[in-house]
Amino acid sequence: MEYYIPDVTIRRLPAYLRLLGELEDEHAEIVSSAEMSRRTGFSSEQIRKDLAYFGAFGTRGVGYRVDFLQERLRKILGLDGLVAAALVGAGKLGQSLARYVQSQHRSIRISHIFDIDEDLVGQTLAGVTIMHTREMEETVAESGVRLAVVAVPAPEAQEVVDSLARAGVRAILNFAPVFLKPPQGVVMKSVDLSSEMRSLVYYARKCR
Amino acid sequence: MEYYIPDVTIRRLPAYLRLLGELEDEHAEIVSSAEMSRRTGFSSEQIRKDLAYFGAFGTRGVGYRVDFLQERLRKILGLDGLVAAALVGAGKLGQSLARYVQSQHRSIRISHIFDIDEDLVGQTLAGVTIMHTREMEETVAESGVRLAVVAVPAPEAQEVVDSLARAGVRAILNFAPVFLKPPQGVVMKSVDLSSEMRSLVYYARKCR
DNA sequence: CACTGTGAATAAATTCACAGCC
DNA sequence: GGCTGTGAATTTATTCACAGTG
Repeated sequence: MEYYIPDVTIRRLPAYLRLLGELEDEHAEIVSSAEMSRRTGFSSEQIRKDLAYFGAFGTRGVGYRVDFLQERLRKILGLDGLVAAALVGAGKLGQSLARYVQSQHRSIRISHIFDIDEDLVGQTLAGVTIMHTREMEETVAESGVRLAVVAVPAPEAQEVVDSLARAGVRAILNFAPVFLKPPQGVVMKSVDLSSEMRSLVYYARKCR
Repeated sequence: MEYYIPDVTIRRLPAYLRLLGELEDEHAEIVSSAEMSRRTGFSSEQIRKDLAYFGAFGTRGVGYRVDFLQERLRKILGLDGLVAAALVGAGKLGQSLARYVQSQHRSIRISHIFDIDEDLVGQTLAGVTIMHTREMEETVAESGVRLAVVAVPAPEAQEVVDSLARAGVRAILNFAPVFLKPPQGVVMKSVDLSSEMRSLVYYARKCR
């Protein structure tokens, strides 16, 4: 058991969890780090090292029990119970995200949706009634939600993020294509398809 | 000018380009690495080092010319002309992606869309007529497209990626939540919202 | 003088290599 | 014998610190 675990390790855990799901479907009971390496593309040493941060989960000479490792990783990530998440922005992207999260994640639930557009307020999206953004800070603070997805236009994003931080949110997945100052104590991950596409153009054009 | 440029550097270039766009809108003519650092969150040394891989673009004691640096970065990334990209998978996600790319990127154009569903073939999406996936390999090879976006169900993704590689595609943005073996000579970047969300749950729950 | 460009120093991440154990 | 867990070695990335220059 370690104190500080590097972010690169945390970001690989969901991949391991996905693999364990596949292995479970195949009724595999035991898996070695070599097999996990073959299937994920990560090196076996890296996988062993990542897992060892949290304890000794495997059996020397044998491997890792699929069900046990799955359970431990779920617990480590906080996916063993039900996690509530707020969604801010119910435009086209927000709507897609709401439906996607609700359908794909057994343990993550969109509990609140906020938008600044009065026409959207009161409508239902993915089983949740859209509220006005002005109610966000108080509502989120009261409900104790710690995770949020931001899908608002770029100019509004910083304000939304700051407000979410004041409401007690600890982690934010941001889709606004803008540079945001992460508030103190908040972990933020931005997803920007434009940037991903653009960096790939570099490789697409490179002659080899 | 360097031979090999690390991927971390390439992936930061689109962020610099975005900032330069903002600066252009503000009619800034010159920008220093310190100012760029303040606005992007990357350290100024890192920015200078990244840019210096490609040559000496700045003026000592002054800074970088916004328009010149923008032009150079566009050129380096390959965004100075028009880049064609193929989209495979015209389901819900594919449709959103097609519209998004066509509307957001001046220099990236979706030139071909493929799907395996006969009902979709012949329909128009974002100004492009959907073709059947069976025509993909030949069509892509003939057209010389080097960049592709894959938005097909997980079980089909590896086959699609391999086929694209044979057709000469060099860079792929993959949305299928599955482990893929990158074919020889192809740079692949996978976007998986589930994994992003799940790793954030870890931080949302952590007490600090 | 202010800011770039860059070697040198440091920190972080990965890989090696093997002891320890089932 | 085979595979985990882990220090040591290596590689990669970042930061420092300053010489060079308009």
